Amino acid sequence: MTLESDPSGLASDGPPNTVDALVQLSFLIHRIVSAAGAEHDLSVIQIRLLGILRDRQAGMVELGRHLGLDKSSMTGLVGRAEKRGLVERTPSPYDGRAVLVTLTPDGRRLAGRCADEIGRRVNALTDELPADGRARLTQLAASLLARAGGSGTPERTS
Amino acid sequence: MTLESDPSGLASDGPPNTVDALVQLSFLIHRIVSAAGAEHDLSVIQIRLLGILRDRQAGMVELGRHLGLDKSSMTGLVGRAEKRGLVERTPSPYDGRAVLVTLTPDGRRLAGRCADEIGRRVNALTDELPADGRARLTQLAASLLARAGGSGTPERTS
DNA sequence: TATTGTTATACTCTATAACTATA
DNA sequence: TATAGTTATAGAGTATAACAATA
Repeated sequence: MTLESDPSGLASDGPPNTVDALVQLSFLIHRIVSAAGAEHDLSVIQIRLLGILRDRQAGMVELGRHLGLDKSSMTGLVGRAEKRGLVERTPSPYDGRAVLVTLTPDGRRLAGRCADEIGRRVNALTDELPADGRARLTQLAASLLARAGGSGTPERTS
Repeated sequence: MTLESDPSGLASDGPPNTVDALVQLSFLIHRIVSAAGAEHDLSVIQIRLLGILRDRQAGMVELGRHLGLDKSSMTGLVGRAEKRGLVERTPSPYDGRAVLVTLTPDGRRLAGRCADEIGRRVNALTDELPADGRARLTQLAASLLARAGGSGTPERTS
């Protein structure tokens, strides 16, 4: 996505239904994340990759599971990040077939800066909500995430 | 995205902050939309294209503005949809340079079925929220959309 | 045999630059 | 000159299938 003006829609008139509101909100947030990443030449999927690696090392298959991608897709994704010096592949000491992907110091710095930028932009969006509205929104979102994700991978964005 | 199990993250422990909750929720909804579209061989961007065209005709530049894409990207996007018989290009009667992109009956049917599928899946996610929580969520999302989008393009998803 | 990872291949999606045709 | 659209080109991101090496 290349972010522009238009966004949302649906906001213009009347009380929207829940589905539209959530889908449009998801597009809006996606644009925000994409634009924040673009400042550092990071795509959304690269942001997510770095975000996962902030808290753990992982092999290619595991990363693919977290991101919902085939292992063959991971090869290119990790390869491009590695070429930029953001991550490293090291042979796993436990499994001769496996590789451990790790954030480099540069990658960690960039992930942090990008997360900060996302935080700034999302906060700018929400900071005019009344405090209780904001808290309620957070709580409702968390409740949907719990319902869907349950077990999920913490994937830091802030 | 190829949807899988993992999703969300962040849901697992503690009271998350607003930024994480919104970003993770946006990823979750994105996965849902993507999975719903995949049932009809539609990508998220194709879903959005059809969604816009349900309510209007538009030229390539205008569509690009709505979707945040360059006009040159639109050529391929619309071309692929046209090849599948989902949209049509007709020369604009008002402007010899311009083209009007229109949904075909097949495209309209598919857009409808896809929107239904999205609705089912998002509703399945939210239907265990208490009624007032659901209403509040909708209202809060709409308020963020209004703040960000203002003018925006209604882009139907349901 | 099953799993980890890569390669080969093909397709979608996207942007930039250069171009045509019309306004 | 400016705008609408396409083409050429390049690159990211994705999947499937086939493969090698290890478990």
